[in-house]
Amino acid sequence: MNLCDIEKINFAAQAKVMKALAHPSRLLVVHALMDHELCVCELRDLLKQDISTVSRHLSVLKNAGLLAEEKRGLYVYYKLIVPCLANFLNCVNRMVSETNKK
Amino acid sequence: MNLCDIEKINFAAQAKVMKALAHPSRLLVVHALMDHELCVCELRDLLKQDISTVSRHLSVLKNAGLLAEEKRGLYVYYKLIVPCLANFLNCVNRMVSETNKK
DNA sequence: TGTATGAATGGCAAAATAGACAAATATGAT
DNA sequence: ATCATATTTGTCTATTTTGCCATTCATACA
Repeated sequence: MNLCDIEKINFAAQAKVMKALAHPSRLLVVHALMDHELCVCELRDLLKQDISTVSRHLSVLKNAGLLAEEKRGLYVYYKLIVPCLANFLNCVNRMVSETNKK
Repeated sequence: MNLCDIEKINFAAQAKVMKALAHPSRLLVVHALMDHELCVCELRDLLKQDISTVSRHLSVLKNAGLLAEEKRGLYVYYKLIVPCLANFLNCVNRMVSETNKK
């Protein structure tokens, strides 16, 4: 990739995605949603935080284009819509494990 | 991946890595370093920011385990040490491009 | 030794983020 | 219509991050 290409990339938009992933609670959400969709209240139980806080985390992820929501009855279900996330998170995880070993 | 696995993952450490990538200037640095190592002053020219700011960005990336530095003479050269970054950043880039199209 | 250059660090002010509570909204059940 | 539950949003405070300036540190060279 040359500098010309680099300049075309919207780094602010990319940073928004990374920023959405840059929080332990939101990473936990993403991992949990890799298996199957979950509603906000299930995620609240997982995060053990105020539901308003959970809702805000979810809106950050949704706003970054990582999640989709679907309302069914009283519940709002969130699911992951970026499949290539898994590979990278595994890579990061391996990296972190390596670093911690030393 | 089940919940038992999830609990074993060090989300704080992973978040640190993501946080390091969660800034336009640092993303630009990472992209630039995909080709070859660069010294701080070259990166300053690229970012067009105060060298102290650039140095801080680099220390964030280094501290997250993404970069290595090597001092040669007056110059400090930084290089990328996490090859799997490229795949993910391309994925994010495609994602962002898709989103902007709509 | 003194000087010049590259880079890192201390400290500060502005901006962004996180988390909680209260209030508002939406939906389903009685 | 009323009530209960799920979720979102407004608002506030505390914390973190960013970016710059000034200073310090490190290295090369005269």
